[in-house]
Amino acid sequence: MKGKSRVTSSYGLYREGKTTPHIRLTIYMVLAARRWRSLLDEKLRPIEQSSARMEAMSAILNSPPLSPQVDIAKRLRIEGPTLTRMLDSLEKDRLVERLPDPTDRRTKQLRITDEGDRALKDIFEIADTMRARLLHGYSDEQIALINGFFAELLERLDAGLPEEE
Amino acid sequence: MKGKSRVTSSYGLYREGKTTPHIRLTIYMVLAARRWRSLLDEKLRPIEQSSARMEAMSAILNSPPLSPQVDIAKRLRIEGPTLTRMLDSLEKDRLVERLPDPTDRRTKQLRITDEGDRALKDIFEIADTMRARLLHGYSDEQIALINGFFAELLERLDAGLPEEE
DNA sequence: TTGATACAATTCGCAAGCTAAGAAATTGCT
DNA sequence: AGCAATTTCTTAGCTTGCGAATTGTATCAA
Repeated sequence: MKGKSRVTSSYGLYREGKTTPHIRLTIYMVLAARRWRSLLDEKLRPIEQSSARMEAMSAILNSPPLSPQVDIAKRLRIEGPTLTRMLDSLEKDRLVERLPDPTDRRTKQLRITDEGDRALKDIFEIADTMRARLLHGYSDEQIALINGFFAELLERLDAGLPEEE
Repeated sequence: MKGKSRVTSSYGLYREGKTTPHIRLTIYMVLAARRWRSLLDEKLRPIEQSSARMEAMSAILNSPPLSPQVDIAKRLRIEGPTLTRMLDSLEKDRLVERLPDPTDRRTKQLRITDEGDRALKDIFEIADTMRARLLHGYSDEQIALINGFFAELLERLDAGLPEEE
């Protein structure tokens, strides 16, 4: 690693079984998210739900009422087709409704049904318990600090990680 | 929220379009990881690679030589069948080899081939650039702080989020 | 030694992510 | 007005995650 490059080349480091803090951060982030979701899926399976279903319904609930699908997909950072299939499934179970938009016939407005509402309540009860176990012992200030960091990361990622900033 | 419960019920909060720092943390973690991987996949697609392939090969490289599959799966926090299929694909492309273990015929030892080594070099070059853009401006101390937090989270998750600690 | 149990890897099929391509409707330019 | 470009959603098929069940091997207790 000569010259003025500031990019850490992970290749040589991996070969030596070593990593930098920067490399570890992206690895930890991916592993923690994967493990969190798999554990959540495990606990939600007995009530026939999943983390992806929870996320989709939560996004609808958290968005302005009757939001179009494209907004929900953006919020979830998933692509349109992924949401389409998820909504097919949720609608089949009568947890979500797709309503025609009177002003734009391309779009469909999304709404959580009463049954979806009840399902969400059960889901959140399980998720809340797990989240408390995951984060117990951390102060609101510590959590807020991490959140600030994540918010910045997400902003950069949403911008597509441009070269300069 | 009366009584002595310390579990934040996210349900009512979601209904109001509000969230707590604790809730946001798990959401941000999942979204940032998803977006990071999708962006990485996008940049790796031109060289016919992916984040999952990078992770699998990195895990093999970072593990003691000739580690069995079960160790690699644990390190990646994925299940056996997921790794089996990934290795089928990597082996077909001659990037990884499965060798018989002379002392235990159940297991297979994993090795990165020379061709895999060259592929990893190209992959890391792309990943390194993206990681630098993601994290530029953060000091090693700040990154280390976040890493410490993640390490603790991962430890709790690996333990299955037990009730007491 | 044998028989039960545990463990490693695989096969199968489902869930949830993606891209590419296409249909239907809207928007916007001239 | 009309035509091109854009937007929204869907369909089809791939990748990568999962659990359940299977096969083959190792281990351990009697």
